[in-house]
Amino acid sequence: MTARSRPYPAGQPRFARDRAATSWYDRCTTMNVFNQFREKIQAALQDLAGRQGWPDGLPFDRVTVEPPRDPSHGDIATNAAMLLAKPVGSNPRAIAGPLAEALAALPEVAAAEVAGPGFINLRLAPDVWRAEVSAILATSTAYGNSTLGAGRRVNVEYVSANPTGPLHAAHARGAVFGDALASLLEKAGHAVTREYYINDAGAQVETLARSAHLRYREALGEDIGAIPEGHYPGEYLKEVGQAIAASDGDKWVGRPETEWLEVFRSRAVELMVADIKRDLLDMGIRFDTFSSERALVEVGAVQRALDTLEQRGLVYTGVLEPPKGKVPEDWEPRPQLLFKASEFGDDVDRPLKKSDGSWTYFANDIAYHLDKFLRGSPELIDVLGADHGGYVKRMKAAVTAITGGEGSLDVKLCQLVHLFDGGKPVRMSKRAGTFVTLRDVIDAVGPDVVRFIMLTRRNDQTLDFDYQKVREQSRDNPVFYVQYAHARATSVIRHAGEALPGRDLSDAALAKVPLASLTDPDELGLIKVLAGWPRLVESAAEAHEPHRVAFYLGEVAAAFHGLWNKGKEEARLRFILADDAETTLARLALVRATATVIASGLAVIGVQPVEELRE
RNA sequence: GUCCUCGUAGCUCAGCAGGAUAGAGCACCAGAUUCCUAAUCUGGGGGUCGCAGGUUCGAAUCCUGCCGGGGACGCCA
Repeated sequence: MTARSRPYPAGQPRFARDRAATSWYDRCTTMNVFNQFREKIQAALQDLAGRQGWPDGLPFDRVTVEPPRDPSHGDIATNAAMLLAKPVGSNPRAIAGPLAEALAALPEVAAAEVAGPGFINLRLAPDVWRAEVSAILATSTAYGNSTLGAGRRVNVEYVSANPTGPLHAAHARGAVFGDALASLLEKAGHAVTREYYINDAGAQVETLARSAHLRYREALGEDIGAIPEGHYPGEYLKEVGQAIAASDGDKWVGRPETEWLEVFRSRAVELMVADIKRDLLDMGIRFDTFSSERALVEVGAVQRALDTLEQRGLVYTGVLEPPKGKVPEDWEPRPQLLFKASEFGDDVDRPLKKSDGSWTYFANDIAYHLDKFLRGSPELIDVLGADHGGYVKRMKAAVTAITGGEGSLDVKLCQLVHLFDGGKPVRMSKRAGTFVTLRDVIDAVGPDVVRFIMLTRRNDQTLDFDYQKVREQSRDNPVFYVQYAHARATSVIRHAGEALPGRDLSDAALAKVPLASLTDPDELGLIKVLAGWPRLVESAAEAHEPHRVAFYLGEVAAAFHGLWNKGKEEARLRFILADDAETTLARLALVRATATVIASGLAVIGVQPVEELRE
């Protein structure tokens, strides 16, 4: 598990569809098994409505088609009868009966029955499922691609760490989450911009400049002693000091700060950003756009954004109430420039200018979000640390206000990562300079492990990351479990090459193999899990929840390993049967389909599927 | 004090666009195990989905209020 991960290739089909007033289902043109049957059910309902004289305007678009939780209920369940009972003026069972009858007549349907409060459970003909195996092999890792996004542009901003030092372990989560979300949205048919916001305008980068100047003097041989309070102590700044010393010599020694601050700020930021980019690249994360806060301010974007708000009457000068509870010691009532955030759902109005007359971070951020919108993305997503929770309402309010309601913002908050080493917590202190860098983590376990593990929890749950555990080769380690399934599948194909010499075992060939011998419930069960991939892509993309991909891959792996284990007990169920080439080929098609779906899912997460797992 | 977020099995966590008897792994208990790739496998017990209301044919899921953990709360970013 060492190879570089790569982002999912772009190039999904893009459709310009009107999304207004259409349901989730109807925005989606992709024909996975469930969407196909939804159309068939709707057609049957139209037909039934005509024959039974139902009223017009029935909510057929609210009909859902989904796999039942309990597999013994069948393959597909629909709520149509329960949903229509009221508007039709009948009871669910009276509707369900004829509908089930109509559906049972379809060649793809093996059985249809009414159950529970009025569900219709469909059991599909095995050939419907078998055809899905061929479809997977024919589409390869593009299987699961959807047109749900209809080519709509989405801007995903993530990481955006301050350029005042190297990325540390905590940044890994937002980095992986954002990147996987971006890939997921691409797979679901969106046009995605991956963006990093460089906070190079505040007081922090001036501290960085001063700290770099100290290191610069140190590099020229001066004894600077202990790093004074108010400076960054990190060793990483020595390189910056040395670089400037090498290029500029001693020209900035003994000069007033006003002369060198600007130079040191931009040089230091430049070097820090280069560092950050390199770390990210080593995790396979690359951005389309790096936006500079300073540049935005310098071209007057902040002023322009606030002018826009002012024209809409959303800016005024006023005095804020002191915050309840913990009041800052130096609090004093003061008139300041405020944005009417409270008109857009925020609790209070928010300041736009600091006491020294410069813009607040929030003011700059308004301009920045407007900039993202004006560059063509009506849908904005910010991936932030959970400590920014208090910032969400005001930023959403600002986006609504500044875009005149045409832009939308979703903020995904990532909770903390707790590092452990063999069960012992790894203590980190920024002040003492003992924080663990992202580089440390990558060097220790590799990018693929970092990426996968970061998605084994919902983004809003804290996550434990144990150096030892994530490298274990056991069932407990989800990275291993999924990778092993893929490696195992590859191994089967390798063995099959020996058992069936001269046979074409390429995916293209396997896609055309007859599959009628796939009859075991566990074989069909595995196919059903695989056939759920397109549906999962769509729901995970819609919810902006890439962790679902990681959990889904665990299910695929479990179903595959289960089948494998069954072959241990019953030799007839092994993938390779020396005396039965046809069954073997059908099973190899299933094995390759499994590997393909795993690879397709890992591509979203940005993890390279491995061919074998030998150490 | 206000806002955000989480609360599901002993533990760690899933739970899909609201669906039927709420799931997985670990741990625990009972069995199997010279196996196509080795990093075991099969079965079993375990739950007032924090509490109380509401919406709905139907709620772990949506809404409101409490309780508990975490986070945030002008001039940090």
